[in-house]
Amino acid sequence: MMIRTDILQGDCRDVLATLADNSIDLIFTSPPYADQRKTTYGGITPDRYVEWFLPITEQLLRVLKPTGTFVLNIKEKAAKGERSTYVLELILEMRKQGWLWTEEFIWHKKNCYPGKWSNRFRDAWERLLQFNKDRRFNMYQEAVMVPTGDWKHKRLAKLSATDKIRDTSKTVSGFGKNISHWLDRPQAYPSNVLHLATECANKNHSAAFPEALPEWFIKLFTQDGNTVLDPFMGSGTTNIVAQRMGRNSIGIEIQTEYCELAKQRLEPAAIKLFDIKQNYGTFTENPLYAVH
Amino acid sequence: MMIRTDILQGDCRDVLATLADNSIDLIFTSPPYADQRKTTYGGITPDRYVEWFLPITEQLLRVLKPTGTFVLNIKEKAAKGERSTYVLELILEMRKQGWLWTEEFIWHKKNCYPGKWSNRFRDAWERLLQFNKDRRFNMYQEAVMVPTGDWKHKRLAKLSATDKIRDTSKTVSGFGKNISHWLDRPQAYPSNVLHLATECANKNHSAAFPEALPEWFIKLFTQDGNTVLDPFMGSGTTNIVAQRMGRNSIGIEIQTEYCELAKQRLEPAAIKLFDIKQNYGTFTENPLYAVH
DNA sequence: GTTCCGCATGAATCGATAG
DNA sequence: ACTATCGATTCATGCGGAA
Repeated sequence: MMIRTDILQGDCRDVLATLADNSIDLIFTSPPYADQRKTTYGGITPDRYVEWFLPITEQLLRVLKPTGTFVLNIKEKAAKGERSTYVLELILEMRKQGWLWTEEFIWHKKNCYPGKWSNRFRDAWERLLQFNKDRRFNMYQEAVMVPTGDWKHKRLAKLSATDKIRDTSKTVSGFGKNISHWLDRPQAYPSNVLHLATECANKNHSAAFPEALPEWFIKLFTQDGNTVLDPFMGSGTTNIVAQRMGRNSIGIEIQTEYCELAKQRLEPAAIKLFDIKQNYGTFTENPLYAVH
Repeated sequence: MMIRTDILQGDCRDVLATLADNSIDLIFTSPPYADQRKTTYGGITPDRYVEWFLPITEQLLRVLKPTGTFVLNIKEKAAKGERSTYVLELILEMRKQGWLWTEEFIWHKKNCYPGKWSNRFRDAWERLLQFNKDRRFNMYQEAVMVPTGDWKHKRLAKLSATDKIRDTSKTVSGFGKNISHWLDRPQAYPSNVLHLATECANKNHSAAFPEALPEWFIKLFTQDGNTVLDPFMGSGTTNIVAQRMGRNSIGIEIQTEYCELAKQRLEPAAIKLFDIKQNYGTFTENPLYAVH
């Protein structure tokens, strides 16, 4: 099967207008948060964030299939002792546009940013807001099943001490590292809490979120040959994962450097794709349990 | 030290009016959720929830000390495929009343009720919204410090295999089970995610939350002799924990049966209090790591 | 081949200082 | 008064090199 991965350079407010109606199965994106990443993006202030974002969500509503899903990764910052309210306001305004606010998943960050302040602790979670166009949307729940805690306790004795120490319950949507450990396991459905580590600067690029995050939602909301869109592509993590999983994808990014980086990261993956598909069928079927 | 625990029967909209201004150090409560517990407060529908709740938060703002904190445990239900938005609207409206929305903690429920629906997974988390009257409020962060992950990796080899399997990082505010494992440990500040088990129905009353939940916030936001208020007392979990920890408390409950139940639960606890204080000093100093 | 240790690095936040 | 910049504080992760 031929997989398309289109990297479109430009402001997503313009580029989205060129996409066809009802053509996308999943939108997964992490827009620049208010007052954050000022060096790479303009740095939208919290009080103007909703006004800036709503024209974009209007386009997203147009290009999404009625059976499709929009997953928005976002977290409001704290300033002067208070959390900003723009995410709350955004949800309310998007509903006025016609979006259904289906669910709020929590990304519980294992390794959140350190810090200590007199009035608050470290922020260890982000929102993954699920929006839909229609109450009837595609959801492939079996694709994200996880090993049960019961199985874990029985089999874990066979693993190395390091594996044991690092292990946590998978029924709360944590993800194991080695596929060999999770074969033929009894499975359970996960919950709406994802317990993942952020990807630090261990590689030569730093992504805003770990690959496991788009991976989980791509498995849950799309099938082979479907199309995934990320209107704030960044270094292309969503598209790379989509390509590996046999999904078409579109990535929109305003910065040319990030577009180049994404293309570099995509090409070797495209070559690997066929090897993986031929030799390790389970990899694409259950990529969360494979070592990347 | 003499600890007062006042159980006040009545509608909190009336009873709160009898409390003095600026007299409460911590308000911790879990109000009836919209469309839940229909018998108690007449079954508040989601669309009228904010309007019903705002007069109560106005009273709470009045009785809270300027240095005090209000922690609201709440989670919106899903109906007709969507999450209700009344919690979001409530936050926005409370800010208009003068509340500061300081933080949103997440209670990640370890063993929530299993379930699966065609369009969503188990809801494994609830909100713990922190509101304050003033940017400068009392917070005793050292009282809730937890073992570091580093300590875990270095020392865990000495523990039994079962202990290893059960262990997870405590700095993301999970709670250990056996205090003996955590003596002389290096400590770190927790995060804003609380990873607690829901309390099983092994007692003859069903509480909305486990004791560890009010316990953590009472430790964090109050000191000995301070006063804790729960305007939706239910079976009195908040007051029982407050009493055990040497805090005065006030519980307001509209149902006489719950008031009676709370009184029954409180009396034996009052007797035990002195035993505990005399014999197990570490219990009150660090009750989260004790088996209840 | 393992295991262990060192080390850099994050969607952070506050208060103080400077323009 | 209001915004912009800076230093101080803090810790899980995973890579690479050493034992």
